[in-house]
Amino acid sequence: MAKKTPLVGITASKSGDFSEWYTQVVLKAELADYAPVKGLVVLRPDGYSIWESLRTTFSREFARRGVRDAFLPTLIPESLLSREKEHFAGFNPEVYWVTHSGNNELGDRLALRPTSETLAYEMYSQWIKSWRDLPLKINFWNTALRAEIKATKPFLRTSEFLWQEGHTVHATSKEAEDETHAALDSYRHVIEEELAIPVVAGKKSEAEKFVGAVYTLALESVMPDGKALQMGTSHFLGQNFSTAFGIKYSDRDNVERAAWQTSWGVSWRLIGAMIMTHGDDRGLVLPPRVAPLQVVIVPIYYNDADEGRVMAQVSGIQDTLSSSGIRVHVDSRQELTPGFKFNDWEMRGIPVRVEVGPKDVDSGAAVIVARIDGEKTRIAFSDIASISGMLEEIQSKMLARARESQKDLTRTAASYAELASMVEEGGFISAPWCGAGECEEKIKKDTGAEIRVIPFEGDVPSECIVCGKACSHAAPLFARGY
RNA sequence: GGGGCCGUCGUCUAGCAUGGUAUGAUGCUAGCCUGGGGUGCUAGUGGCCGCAGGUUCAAAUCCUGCCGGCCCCA
Repeated sequence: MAKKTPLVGITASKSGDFSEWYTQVVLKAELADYAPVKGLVVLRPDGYSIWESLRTTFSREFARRGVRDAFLPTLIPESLLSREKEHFAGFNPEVYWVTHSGNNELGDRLALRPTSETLAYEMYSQWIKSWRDLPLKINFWNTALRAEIKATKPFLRTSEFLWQEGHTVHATSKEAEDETHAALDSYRHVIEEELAIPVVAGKKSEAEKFVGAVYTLALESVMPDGKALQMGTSHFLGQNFSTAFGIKYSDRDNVERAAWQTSWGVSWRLIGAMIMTHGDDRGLVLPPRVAPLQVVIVPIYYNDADEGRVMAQVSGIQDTLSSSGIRVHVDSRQELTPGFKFNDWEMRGIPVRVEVGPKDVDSGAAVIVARIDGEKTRIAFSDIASISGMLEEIQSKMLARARESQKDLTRTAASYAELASMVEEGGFISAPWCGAGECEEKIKKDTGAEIRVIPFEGDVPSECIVCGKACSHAAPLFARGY
C-alpha cells in the first residue's frame, strides 16, 4: 500500500535536501520563525525553552569557576568601539549604526554591539584599581548584532543572535591562560552532556583567530552534511585590550601593571547544531536534558466509559512522572486522532511517548515509544517511574550515536590531491601542516577548506602536506564551514 | 563578491504568455461520524494577489524601484 503523501510535517529528506530539511524542521517544530526584517528571526517558546535550559546549565558551570552573570547595554559609541584598531577593523564591515535620536542627528554614531569587549573593558578600567580587585570574572547574557548579507538561516546565520560573552581579568598571564582553557572545558562539558554533540577541542590558526586576541581556542563539530560548525570559542587576549583600555592595577609592590584578559562565548548556533546532529526525516529529535517536554502521554479511547478509566490511569502516570521531576504533558486534544498526535510529537522531537488506551488499562501496562529509534516497549503502570532511567539512556545513546557519525565524517588525507578531493566530499579532513600562513592560504584558495581547529591531542606529523616542511603541532582538521 | 529562481487566504497552489477583481486542496470554526500511525461527511470561515510607484477605461497579470525568501559559483 502506497503511503499517502503527508500534507503536513517534514516533506524534505535530511539526506536528500539538507538545507530545506533544516528550515522545515525549525519552522514546523515551532522553534523559530522569520521576522519582518531580513536576517532576523523570532525565537518561539519551544526554541526559547531550549535556550533557557542551556543558559541555566552554562551559568551554573561558569559559577563553579567564580564567574557571575551581569548585563551590558546594546549601544556603544564609535569612539569606544574603535579604540582597539585591529578589533575595530575586523568588525566594522558588519556593524549597524544608530545615527538618529528621534528626529535629531547624533553627533557621534552609536554602534549596535557586534560584541562587547570595548564596552565591558571601558567599565572594567574604572572598576579595577588594585590587585585585590582581581580576578574579575563576569559573564553577560545578551544579543549581538552583525549585518549579514547571506541568506538567513535560523540559529546559524542571523544578523542578531543570542549568546553569552564571558570577560575575565587577571593579574598574571598564566592565570588568564588557565581561565581560557577552563572556559573551553566548561563548554565541552555542557555541549556533550546536555546537547549530546561531540566536539573537537583545540586552537585556531593565526588566520582564524579572534581579531584582537593573542590566540583563540575553539570547539568544532562536523555536521551530517559534512560542513564544520564552530561550537564555542575562548580567547586569550593577553594585554592587547588592557593596554588600549587602561585596565591597570597596582600590584602588591605598588607597581602599576596592565592586566591579563580572556573572553569566551557560545551562541544559539548550538541549537542549530543540535537540530542538524540529531534530527531525522520525521523532524526534530531532542536530547532529553534540554527538551521542553520529555514525555508526552497520548490517551486513546472510544467512548465515555473508556475515557473515564483511561484518563484516570493517565492522570496517575502524569503525577508519578511529574513527581520524579520529569517534564510531562498529556495531549488531551479531542479533535485529533492518536495517529496525528504521534506524528505531531515526533516532528517536535519529544524524547518519549506514552500511549494509554483501554487495552493498556486492561493489561496494566502502557506502550512506550522512544523518539530516537521508534522502538516500542511496554512498561507496567507500577513501574512507570523507570522512564526516568530510560531518558538517561536515550541521552547517552544520542551522544554515542553522534560520536560514531563524527568519526565516520573524519578522515586523514595522505596527499595534497587526496586532501582536495576529500574536502570536496565533505567532513573533517586531518592533514599535516607546518604552521605557515602561505600553506594554509593555498589550501583555502585551492579547495575552499579552512583550518577549523588544531586539536590539542594527536601526534605531531613530520611533513606539511603542502610544502613538506616540519610540523610542530598535531595535524589540523580542515573543512568547509558554516 | 558574481549569477540565477521565487513571493497569490494560516499552509501548499491554479490563474500571469494573450490585462476585465482569484481556483482547488489543506487548515480553522460548528455538528455528526470516528479513534492503537497524519479519519469520513455536511455547512461555514478565511485573500490591501509582498510593498510603492508607473502604463491603462481597467493590473495578481505589463514596466520600474524596493522589501523578503531560496539556490548556485567564488
